[in-house]
Amino acid sequence: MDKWILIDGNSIVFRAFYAMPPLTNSAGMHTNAVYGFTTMLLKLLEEEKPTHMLVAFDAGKVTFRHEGYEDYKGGRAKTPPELSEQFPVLKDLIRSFGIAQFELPGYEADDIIGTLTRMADERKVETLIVSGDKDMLQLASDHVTIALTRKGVSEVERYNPQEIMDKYGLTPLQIIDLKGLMGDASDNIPGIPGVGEKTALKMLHEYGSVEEVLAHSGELKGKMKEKVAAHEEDARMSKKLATIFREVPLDDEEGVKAYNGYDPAELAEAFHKLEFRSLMERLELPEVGSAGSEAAAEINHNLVSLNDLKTEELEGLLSGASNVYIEAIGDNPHHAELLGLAIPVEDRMLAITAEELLSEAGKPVRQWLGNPDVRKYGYDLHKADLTLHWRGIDLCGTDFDVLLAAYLLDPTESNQTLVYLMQRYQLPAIQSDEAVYGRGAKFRVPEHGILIRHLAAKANAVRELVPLQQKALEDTGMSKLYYELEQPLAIVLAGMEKQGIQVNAGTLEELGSELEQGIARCKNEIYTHAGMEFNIGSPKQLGEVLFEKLGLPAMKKTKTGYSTDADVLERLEPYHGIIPLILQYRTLAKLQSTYVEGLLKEIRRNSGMVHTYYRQTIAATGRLSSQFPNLQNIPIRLEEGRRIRKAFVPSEPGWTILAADYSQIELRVLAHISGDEKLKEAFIADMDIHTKTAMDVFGVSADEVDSNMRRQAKAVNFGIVYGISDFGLSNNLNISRKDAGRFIEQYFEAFPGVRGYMDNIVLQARNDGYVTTLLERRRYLPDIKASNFNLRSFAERTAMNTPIQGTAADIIKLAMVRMDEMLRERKLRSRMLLQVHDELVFEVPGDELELMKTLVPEVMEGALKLDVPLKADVNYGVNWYEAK
DNA sequence: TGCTTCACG
DNA sequence: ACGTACGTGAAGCAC
Repeated sequence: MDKWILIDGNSIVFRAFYAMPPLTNSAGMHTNAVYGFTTMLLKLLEEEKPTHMLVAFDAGKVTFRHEGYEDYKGGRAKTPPELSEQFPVLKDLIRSFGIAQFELPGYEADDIIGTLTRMADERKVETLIVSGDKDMLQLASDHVTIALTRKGVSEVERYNPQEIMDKYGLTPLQIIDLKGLMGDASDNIPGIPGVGEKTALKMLHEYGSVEEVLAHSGELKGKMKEKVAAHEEDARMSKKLATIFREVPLDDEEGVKAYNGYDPAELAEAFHKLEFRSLMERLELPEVGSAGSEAAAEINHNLVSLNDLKTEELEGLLSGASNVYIEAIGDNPHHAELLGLAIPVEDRMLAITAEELLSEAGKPVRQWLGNPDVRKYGYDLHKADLTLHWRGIDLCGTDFDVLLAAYLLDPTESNQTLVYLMQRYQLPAIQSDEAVYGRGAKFRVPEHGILIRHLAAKANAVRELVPLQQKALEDTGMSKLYYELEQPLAIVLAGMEKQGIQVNAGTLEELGSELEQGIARCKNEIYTHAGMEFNIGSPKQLGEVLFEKLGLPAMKKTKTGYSTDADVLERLEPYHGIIPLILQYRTLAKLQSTYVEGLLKEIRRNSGMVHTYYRQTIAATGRLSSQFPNLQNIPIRLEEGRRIRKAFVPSEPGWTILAADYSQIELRVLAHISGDEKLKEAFIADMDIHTKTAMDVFGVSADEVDSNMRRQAKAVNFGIVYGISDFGLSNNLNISRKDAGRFIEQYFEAFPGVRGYMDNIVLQARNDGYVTTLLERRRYLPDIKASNFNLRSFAERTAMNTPIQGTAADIIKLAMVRMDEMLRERKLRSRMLLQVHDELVFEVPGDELELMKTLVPEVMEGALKLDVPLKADVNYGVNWYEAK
């Protein structure tokens, strides 16, 4: 038994286009109508198992219907280009399915189908017509069923003559009369004005046809009578236009063709181009192309934009979203340009520009970003948060950040781009930012489609990387570190950065003019000593003056010439009066350029605030770094520079700057992780650790330790923390390598547990290939087995230093997260502003000062329980300088 | 852009 | 024999 299926191509394509959300492939081609059409086709093939199939299309704009009525289909909106571009694609796809298609100039799809169903009736072949057009019902017969699309495209309602009778009380042919009376706005068929479906049905039930209605118009009541009389001709013409022409001249071989199934390879190729990945899976089609090839690199998603979606559709889409990529261009997130964002949801990808995000239509997306209950996965959301903040958009609910995770998984890897991460996890490559945007002066935001696709590719990368990294964190024992420390900290940091710290420009300017005078004086005196003018800031020119013109002994060389660093100059001091002037000049010039001028440039003119950016993914040990400006290297050691700190003031009148710093945190950490009893005792007794070290290294009593001995012991302690070598210590203390070696030996005899730790940690690094902090932060040391002495030695010192510096970093990070919680819980107005590795800076209102003086050190000291107590000292004042 | 120098912990 | 202290960022110079 044959079974024919005849599809009204144009009708179904239009239905599909308006029923489906707007999708595009990664080349920017719209595919939604094709997709909808395809799902309908697949359903038909599966459920109906046709022996013959044909898709009919309208051909050309002018049909025979226009001959009698020029305005046929007039006033119809032009087919949107997003749809018309899909016709050739669809026709190709139908070919790939192995399904016949037909169109004939001058005729519409209905007429072709009408003609074919006439043939089907004659041959008594069971036939199904698929269309969205109710006109088709006129073709129903004992052998012909009409499937009309309902909601969407794949849901249909079937009509045979009986069902048409049940629903309308009409025979199939009376459907033509129905339209003759009603007309059809979409085809510009007039019908009788004022006659809708209800009236038309009533009339037809009464009189049976247009002709009979017109003949009995006199029996109608009131206005209807007039209208029918006035539009007799319209009604007749309308009926004619609505009648499907069933005598299209078709050759026999143009009839319905047998359907023999599709070639999987051919269909796979077509689906691949369209990026219908889910359909490929559904049909279990073969993969196209090989992994790693260009084909595999294509992104399988269907792009959606805002104006393609109704608000409810957008909200529905977002309700299932968790991944996001937000593009912010520029190194400084406080000034970065927001380009756009992409949010993948299942097989769709919402990708929008910053402009769209900020528009009215972007509101649901902004709400989604700001909803703390929606867990979000992204890439560098800390930066995104700041960039969005300055555009008035909140970003909340950050739960996983690919960049932050990549940092924990390998903190020494400087390349943490998505491009690199995709490669590292052997996922399909994505385009580099440089390829899309250009670099430096060549930077350009590309045209919309290219930008959107790049954002989409990155959002897709995020989605693919998240589960892999989550597993990797689990496997390396860093999940807790991630979720309980680093991720919460990122949010705390962003808060501190948004808050900023008040910097008094006037104070800096005053200091600047003082410095200027000092610099001018130095300059003149230096020129006098040198007997010539030159650029003191040029190490090359300075080297020539000192070592050639003045004939001073060159102590060190750099790659490019003489070294003129402070270490060299200090040793040259006895030889020439120019040296202290150069040192002084350097100090003043540094203060002027970096701290006065540099800082002034960073003060926001309207608010007087400075907003630094803490980078959480830079330092290999787990420390933070600070940029734009760096507020972790504001001078303190020399009084001249320390005065810079006077410019750092509270942002509210009557408030106080409060600074708390850990005392000897790294040596306390060393005491804990080495387990050295003597070192632990020293801290438990809260001794001055450098004096204690001097006593043990020099074998003297406390009151015999002079300032020089303490200074040297302090250097030894530093050396221990850094991973000591006799060379390093000898250099630092300006003593012989032998003497330095003796100090070290003495130290290890006094603190044998420390020696044990140092030996052990190096062995451990050699065994595992990495070292860890107390919180399981990891740092890989591939050079630990290097044959190159330098590389190996460096790795060994790093093995000794990283657990110490890194654990100290863990501790203050814990304290920051706890402190942030504490301020919220207690609803305090005090604000945490800065972190400087072992120090936290707050601004505190007067009525909270007493509380904060005890609360801050309590939280800091209680951040992590060690075998030795942690100690934090608190100071406060009207500015950062006074908080000493 | 790389190098040197120097500010901090 | 080798030959650096550990971790950062910013500025200015020279190429």
